[in-house]
Amino acid sequence: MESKATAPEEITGMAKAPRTDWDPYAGGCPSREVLDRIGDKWTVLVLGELAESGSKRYTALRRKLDGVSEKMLTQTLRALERDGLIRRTVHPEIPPRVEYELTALGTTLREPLVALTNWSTRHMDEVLEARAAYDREKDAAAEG
Amino acid sequence: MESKATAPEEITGMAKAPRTDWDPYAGGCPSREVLDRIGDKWTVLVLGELAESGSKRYTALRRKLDGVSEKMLTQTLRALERDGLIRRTVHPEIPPRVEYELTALGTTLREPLVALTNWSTRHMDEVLEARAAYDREKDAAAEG
DNA sequence: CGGGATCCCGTGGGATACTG
DNA sequence: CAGTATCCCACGGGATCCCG
Repeated sequence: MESKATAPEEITGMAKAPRTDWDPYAGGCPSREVLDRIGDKWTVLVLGELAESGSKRYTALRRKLDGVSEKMLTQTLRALERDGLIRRTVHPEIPPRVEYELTALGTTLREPLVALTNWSTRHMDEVLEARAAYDREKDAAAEG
Repeated sequence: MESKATAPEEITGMAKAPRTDWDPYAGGCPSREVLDRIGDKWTVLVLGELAESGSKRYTALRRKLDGVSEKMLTQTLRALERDGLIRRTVHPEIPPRVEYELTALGTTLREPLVALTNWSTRHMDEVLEARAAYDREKDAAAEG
């Protein structure tokens, strides 16, 4: 599970320049990795929730994200922490308490992400309708 | 916008109202599906490319999206077409020519998506640095 | 040229059980 | 409470061949 296999250095030395021209369309480009990470099942929801609530505990997140397993929540949180998007704070108490919140970097992701979730709720009706229309046409073609 | 799809009743009754309060945090909510779709490996890149270029042929898309297989490109395009985000136009010629472009609905997705890809390229350096720092710490802890 | 149909493998991710 | 450790299956997704 622990592999630093694709160290950035080996990717054509891209990571040396201070200002770079990352191209997500190019295979192996780290900026594509970021899109992929955002793409995984829980990342957007975790970030969205932390953006809204400011700070949240592990269990509270688990309750909020309907259907997430402990494994996936932990895994997602770790990945986000590693990427510098969230901060994990352990309070040495009994019982233990762990708080998660966005970092400054993570906060910069807030706008695009909120825009995205807003889009998904705002245009859901149209998407649903488009699907129904597409399926109707397809079914009609299948019978003719 | 004023479209009330007749379909969504089967979804646990949460879709009764025309103006709905889709909640991506709730399991089984269609708006979560949309986030999931955006999350798959090629969707964002396809939409981004069509947004930039206006219209593109199958093969041109294939060349642009480094590493995509025919199967995945086709599959992604079909899904996007079904969701009403892109339009597929077949020109009855020999050899065949097929053009893809954003629909009006798809265009509304452009802003949030562009914002997202911009973020990924703009903050790549910081993410990479955060990763390196995280790994260094972890390694140090492992040796002590 | 623009796909559809198959085959097949890696891994994303859920269920369950255990620990500090 | 907040995780880690396994097991295991479904499916995402690549490779290959074929077809109008």
